[in-house]
Amino acid sequence: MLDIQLLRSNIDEVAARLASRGYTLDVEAFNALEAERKFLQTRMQELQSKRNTVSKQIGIAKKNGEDVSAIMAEVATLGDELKAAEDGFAAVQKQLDDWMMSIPNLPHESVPAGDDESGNVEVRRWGTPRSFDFEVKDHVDVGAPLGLDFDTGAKLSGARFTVLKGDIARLHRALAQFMLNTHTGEHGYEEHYTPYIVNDSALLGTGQLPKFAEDMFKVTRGGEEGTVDQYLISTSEITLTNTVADSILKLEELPRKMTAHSPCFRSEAGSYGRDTRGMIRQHQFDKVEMVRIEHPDNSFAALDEMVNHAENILKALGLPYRVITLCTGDMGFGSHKTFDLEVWLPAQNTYREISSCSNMGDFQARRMMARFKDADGKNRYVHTLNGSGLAVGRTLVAVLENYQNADGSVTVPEVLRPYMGGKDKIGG
RNA sequence: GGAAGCGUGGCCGAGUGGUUUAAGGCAGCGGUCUUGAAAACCGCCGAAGGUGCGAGCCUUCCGUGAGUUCGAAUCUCACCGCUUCCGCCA
Repeated sequence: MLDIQLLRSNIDEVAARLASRGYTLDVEAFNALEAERKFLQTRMQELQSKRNTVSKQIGIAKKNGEDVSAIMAEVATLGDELKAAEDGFAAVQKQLDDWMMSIPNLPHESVPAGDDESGNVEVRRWGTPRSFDFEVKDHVDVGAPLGLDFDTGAKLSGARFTVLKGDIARLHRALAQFMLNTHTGEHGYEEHYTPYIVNDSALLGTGQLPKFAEDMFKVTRGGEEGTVDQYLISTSEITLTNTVADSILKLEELPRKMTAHSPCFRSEAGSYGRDTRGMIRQHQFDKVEMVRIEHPDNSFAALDEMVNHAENILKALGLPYRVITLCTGDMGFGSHKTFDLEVWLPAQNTYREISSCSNMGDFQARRMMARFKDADGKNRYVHTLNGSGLAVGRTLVAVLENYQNADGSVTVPEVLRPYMGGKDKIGG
């Protein structure tokens, strides 16, 4: 959520910066609604003040044994008036709140301008794509004989669900274990295990709601809707970041660095035709997530550091990749600045997204009331960051494709061998 | 699933319709004292919002939401959460 003070004082500048990411802010309508809010709030508060004063007088008079019928008659209609004023204000305030919750974050000034992914800027590359002296297969063909089973996944749950068996299931687990161990052991993140079902309030906090409900899986208990809406998490960014919701951290509690391995559930509404083959785009996939709660002065340094942490995983696995800066038009709803990591997939002869690392600034903190007490004793919003480190399913895809051999086997990257019972290859 | 109890500031805890502007304590911050520290004493010490150049003034918040009342932490209803006992269960 943006700072409403900023909209009151600098709305034209805000509108211009939002336009750069493709969001049109109706300045006139906002100003009109805000003026109405101001009028209604002032009137309501005057009436509340009057009620308080008069009620206090009645209390004193009664205590002194005086006759209060005159005062009582005077305020006979005050209750109804006040109720109407409060209802009127609440309705306008809700409109304003709903609007504020649906406005995306402002891009940082260093974010390149652009309408879509063609405006993204490559920052650096690492590794050299391997040259093959045989015909390269994609991960579907490499994986099928090794236990990558799309048919059974579809039988159980429909399209975009996959069953892993045998060594390939173990390789998938090995990847997650390696990532988690690296982030906890070498990068200083605290391991978390968190719920996979969350209340709508958590999703409002991180920004999946109210705008993106169609991307989520909603769940019911015993087939009945509860009093609060609940959803499967689409990323553990949701649970990790919301751990600091409604709290005021001490200065020395910053930064807080958290990581978790979790499944992620996404409806993939609006991407029906895309990536239908293979396990690039699934309704359920595993991800090791990094989340950082930072002092505002440190959040960009933290972003660079977190990108490096994600890169370290790819380097350790020997997977070629590149880092790109997302342009204004390609960034996510709540992002202030985002770097994507794209891994080399030889069968597609291109780089594909495997991690996304974002500095959300105070956007999520304001929505979830996550603050810290600064050196002057003032409460300020923290900055929140999140990044994949990495998407496990896509990392498995990358390993299968990049490490495939002519005989149909797949070499196990060295760092994973301890997790594979010492095996140096699977299949073949 | 059955039964009972409990939700008050960072923490503990008083408060069962009327100057509550939420007592008191702990923690924290500032000061006095001290060579320094501790102890003691004095003072400060919740959050959100509105309005104003500003000192300030005003409003809201006692799990959440409705309701009763001139007036609600206090009364009513619903919901959420926690604790204990019984049953069931990985």
